[in-house]
Amino acid sequence: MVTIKDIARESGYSISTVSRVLNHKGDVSGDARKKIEEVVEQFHFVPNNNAKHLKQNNSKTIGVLVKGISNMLFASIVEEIQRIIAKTDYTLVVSYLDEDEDEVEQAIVLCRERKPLGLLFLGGTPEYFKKEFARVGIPCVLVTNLADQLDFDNLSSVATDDVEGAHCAVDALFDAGHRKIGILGGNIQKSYTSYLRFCGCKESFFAHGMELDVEHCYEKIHFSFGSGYRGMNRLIGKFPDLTAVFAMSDVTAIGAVRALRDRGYQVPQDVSVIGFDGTALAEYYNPKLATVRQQYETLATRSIEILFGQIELKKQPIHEVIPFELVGGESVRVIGADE
Amino acid sequence: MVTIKDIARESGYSISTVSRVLNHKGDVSGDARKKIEEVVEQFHFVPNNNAKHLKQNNSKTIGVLVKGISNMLFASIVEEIQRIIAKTDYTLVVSYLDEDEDEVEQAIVLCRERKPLGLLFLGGTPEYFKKEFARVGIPCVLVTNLADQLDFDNLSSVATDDVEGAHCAVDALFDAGHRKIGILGGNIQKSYTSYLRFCGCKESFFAHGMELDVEHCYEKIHFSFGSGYRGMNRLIGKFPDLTAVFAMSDVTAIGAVRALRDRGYQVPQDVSVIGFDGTALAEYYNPKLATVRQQYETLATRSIEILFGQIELKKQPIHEVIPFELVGGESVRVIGADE
DNA sequence: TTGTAGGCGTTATCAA
DNA sequence: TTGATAACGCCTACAA
Repeated sequence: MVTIKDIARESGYSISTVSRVLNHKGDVSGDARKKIEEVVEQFHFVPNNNAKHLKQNNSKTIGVLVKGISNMLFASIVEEIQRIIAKTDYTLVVSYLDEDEDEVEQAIVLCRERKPLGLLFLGGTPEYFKKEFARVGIPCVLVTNLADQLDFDNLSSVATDDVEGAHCAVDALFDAGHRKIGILGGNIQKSYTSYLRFCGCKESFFAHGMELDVEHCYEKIHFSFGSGYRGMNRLIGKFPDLTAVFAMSDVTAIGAVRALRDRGYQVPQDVSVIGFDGTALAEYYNPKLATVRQQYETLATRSIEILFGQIELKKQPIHEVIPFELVGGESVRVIGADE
Repeated sequence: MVTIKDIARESGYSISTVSRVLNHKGDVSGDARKKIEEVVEQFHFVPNNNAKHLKQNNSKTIGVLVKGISNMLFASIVEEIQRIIAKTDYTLVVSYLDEDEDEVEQAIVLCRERKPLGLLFLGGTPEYFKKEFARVGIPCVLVTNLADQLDFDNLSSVATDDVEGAHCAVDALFDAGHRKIGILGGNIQKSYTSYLRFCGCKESFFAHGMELDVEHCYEKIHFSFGSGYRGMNRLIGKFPDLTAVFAMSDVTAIGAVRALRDRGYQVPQDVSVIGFDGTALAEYYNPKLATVRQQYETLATRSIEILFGQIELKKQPIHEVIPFELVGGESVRVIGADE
């Protein structure tokens, strides 16, 4: 393996000079730079980041911890973040973890190893934050979940109002004349997001003079096509006369639509479906999926603005709610409006 | 930051002893182990991987380089690989890179830093391999692209037969009675996969006594919903009387279907569409998308088997073709079969 | 402008 | 069963 030492020996200069040209530091003569770059090229030298990061203590780095590798909303946000950071002199390091892994633990590891100036959490479990977040000493923003009841002086948050969003989605079903509404959502004990959206559902039911009977109306699913499909089958099994379904994510909704069609129901003629997230999927699906669109561009932009506010201007943490948009789509039928 | 030194001081033992219990090496007294584990717990000590990897030269690690973060087929393969590796005592390190980045360069960095015993490439550009792959000294498998014309003695490959798959897809359209067939595919100069699938198309046209007129029938797209949508619009603009389309990926196909519907065409009544890959998307779409299904489970299983064959049994590289399946779906109309 | 030398946190070799 | 100590490859005062 070729190291900086080899380059030094081969080029006739010292290790420090080589290091200087590698890191584009000043104070190097043109001759030295040229010669060293030649040798680097010739020997295909690639610096060892382990050694580099072990030594370096201030890297202009922002870390992003993404929970759930196949979450299309997060993918869109990450892309957006990448685009923004590319214009600055910061470096982005993105680290993906599974749904059930501890993001705070990962954050601590990331901090040890890369010494980032700030951290962005895409998705997160309040429980994990309560447990260990105090040990993360740098500015952080929790994106997609509100952290206002988590009282840390280095943690901001930017999120869509899940309660209001779900409320609005279910309202849309009520407004279209539906009364027998089923819900497909996550485990409200474990997924805080699911819990909030569930609360929104309850509110909407209540506002329409109804009570949400969990046993009857709610079916627990994971956020995937297959789980939406199976969940919908279970739901219609126990609630056969439902006329509308709110699914807590677009993928789930699409799984549900497929299940309905496979059972001979038309969407939206027989059963209406509304989703959540507003990813490209919803727009390209057939029928176009009604959904609650999270503004991923704004989520991305604001998280970074807030993070930089904390890092560079030493601002206090903010907890910001980003408006959602109800997207009509073609998957909800207005009862009584058939001509 | 708490380091192994702090643990040593705090526990009253030496650095080496601490290191031993951290790495579960033998030759440590129960007392020492217990005391040290206590202190580690109390101080929330987390080892620094930079230091660890800098020092260590043999890690039972397999590296996976995934090209294209939002490629659903690759996501499925990675999941499968993860499942398989979890059962062994190897560790997996997955590294995602953009479509246009140099995977071989990344591989070299990965090798320096993690010293993996083997590498899996999900997707790859032959050009990059020709340029620098000689410098990667460990067993590798290129998954999803055949590397039989790349003559390296440490590079195997496992792939679906892209030529045959595309041939088959277009055959399916011809067999259904279509003659005016458009194609949505990648840049055949840059994407080798697209090139191969393009060749398959040409073969099928030829076998049916026709010539593929690129100017007229082929439209260049990226593999995304939006690009499929726009590509379809361009294609129908210059080829308005087409009756069928082969899209080189499922996402492209779905974008195309949406474009067709937005222009008032029914799928499959007016225009038939067939995709490629056979991801969950195709199965849940409306209409169910006809597609060429790549057996991602087999691709995953065989790549690992072959990699382990090279690593542990010092076997010679293999270039293996995995059969595909033509999936009927509901998006292709048989001309003349309307009752 | 360039070079010397010390140290980042860890593992591993060798004595004790 | 333990403990010094020398690396690993790189960066960076500090000296020259």
